Amino acid sequence: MQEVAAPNIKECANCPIRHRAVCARCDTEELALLEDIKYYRSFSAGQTIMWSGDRMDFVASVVSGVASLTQTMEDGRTQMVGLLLPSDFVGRPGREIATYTVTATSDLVMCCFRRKPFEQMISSTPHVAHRLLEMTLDELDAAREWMLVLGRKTAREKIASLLAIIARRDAILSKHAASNSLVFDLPLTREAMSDYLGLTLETVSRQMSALKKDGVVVLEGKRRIVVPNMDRLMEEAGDDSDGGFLS
Amino acid sequence: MQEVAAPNIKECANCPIRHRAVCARCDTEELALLEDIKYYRSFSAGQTIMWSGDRMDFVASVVSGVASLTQTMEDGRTQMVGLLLPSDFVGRPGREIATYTVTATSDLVMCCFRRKPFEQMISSTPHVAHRLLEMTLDELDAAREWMLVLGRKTAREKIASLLAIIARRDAILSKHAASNSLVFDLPLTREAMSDYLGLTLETVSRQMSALKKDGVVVLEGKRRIVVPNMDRLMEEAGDDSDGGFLS
DNA sequence: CGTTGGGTTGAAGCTTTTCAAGAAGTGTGG
DNA sequence: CCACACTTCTTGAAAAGCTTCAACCCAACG
Repeated sequence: MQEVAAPNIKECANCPIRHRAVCARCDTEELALLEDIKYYRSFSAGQTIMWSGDRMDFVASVVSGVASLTQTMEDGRTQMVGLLLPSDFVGRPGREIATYTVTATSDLVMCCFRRKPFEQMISSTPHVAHRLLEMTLDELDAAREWMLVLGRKTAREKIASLLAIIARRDAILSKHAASNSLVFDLPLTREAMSDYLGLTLETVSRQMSALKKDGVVVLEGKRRIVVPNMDRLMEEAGDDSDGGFLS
Repeated sequence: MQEVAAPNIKECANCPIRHRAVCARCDTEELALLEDIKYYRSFSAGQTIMWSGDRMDFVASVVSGVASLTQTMEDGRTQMVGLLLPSDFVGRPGREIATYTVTATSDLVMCCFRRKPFEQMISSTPHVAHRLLEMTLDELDAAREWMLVLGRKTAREKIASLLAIIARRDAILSKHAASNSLVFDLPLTREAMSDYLGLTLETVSRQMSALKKDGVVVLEGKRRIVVPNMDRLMEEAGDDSDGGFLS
């Protein structure tokens, strides 16, 4: 459980998330300001990046890998409240103390900004503030979508919804767009899935088996998923089929 | 189901939500700009303000009353994804089509801004944009808190959580702060509560009765709630007792 | 004074959880 | 290179919690 060495990225210009992250709208000059206050950190799968209640001296963008935000009750029940993919933003300007526990779900690289100077940039450069507003509104929409999943969907629909979300993101990143079938690796353990879905890990396992038995997905090993028919998966998720799957 | 007459507010200076809403940070000059693009609308309890998928020509602040955002699946299952109280903001700058159905849960007054000019203000006046970012971040926190409720709490804890949230807001607004006991009116029907909590209305009713039987709350009629001991209610909600109840 | 909308309560049924055992894959040291 | 431990995942059986279906209450209102 120790931090692994920083990766070989330095220049914002070459950054894989340059055009989707909080810096997306920055011009050359603003980017130079960000370069001054940024540094990279890497984490290995399973590592906790920050505990709820910790002092937080930075905010950050996910560069590669997957991280999760979780909340835990005293008796140990935990709920994932955010799944952070490349370009997603972590931390809240103006807040010193972390509200959620942040965990690296896979190996992870983050681009961190020292908090104080970043907060100043929020005030002084409208491009950063505006992009952050846009991203926060997107996250709020995602959270609300997830509230429907948590509150009203069956276990089977929940699993299908999660797989659909991950498949969709993967399709966007790797541009398999043309085909109706997809292959991807689950970046989550069964336990992480259960924490996301408000289920037990046994129920997750059972429903995964059921979807496999019914031919909705094919499992190659425990982590690799093949979706032969995306429309079918969307149907199982209870969404109106294809609801803008590549938008 | 028709719109009732607009109320007798005109001046931002006298507005009850002047210091909490999206306009909170505006100076006199900015306020004058807002006055130009604003108009009031009133709705009666139960009225739908906007359907998911409708074209949306305004954004708005709740001035008084309670509204809700809901999502509905094709088969009719519905989940409330937002409870909008006075000063809360409705609508998304940059979005033409409503994502959620907005309903007046009680009689309601809204301060509406024409969307296009409001979007221009977002770009041109940092005070509005900054306040909107802050409010959106708060809403995101609230949504995540609610994800824990939906995903991991029992029916009894869900009810207690909802009552605690409403009690807390009421305490802030009406400044009963000193006392540990509280009285308030539920602004929600049993059905609205069930939509919020991801339960059936029968379960809501049963758990309300159970909390009453156990002395956690006293019901005066169907809507008026007395909470003799706020700490007790927080315990029932499964939160660490009093987690900053008046912050 | 009957109708209507909101609320309560009961009984049966179904989904998900809980508890428990075991299988499959991964890594370590002898 | 195999044995052993360890983690992750799967599956079964029983139990719990919530939903479903149904009946009924009550206050408001035309």
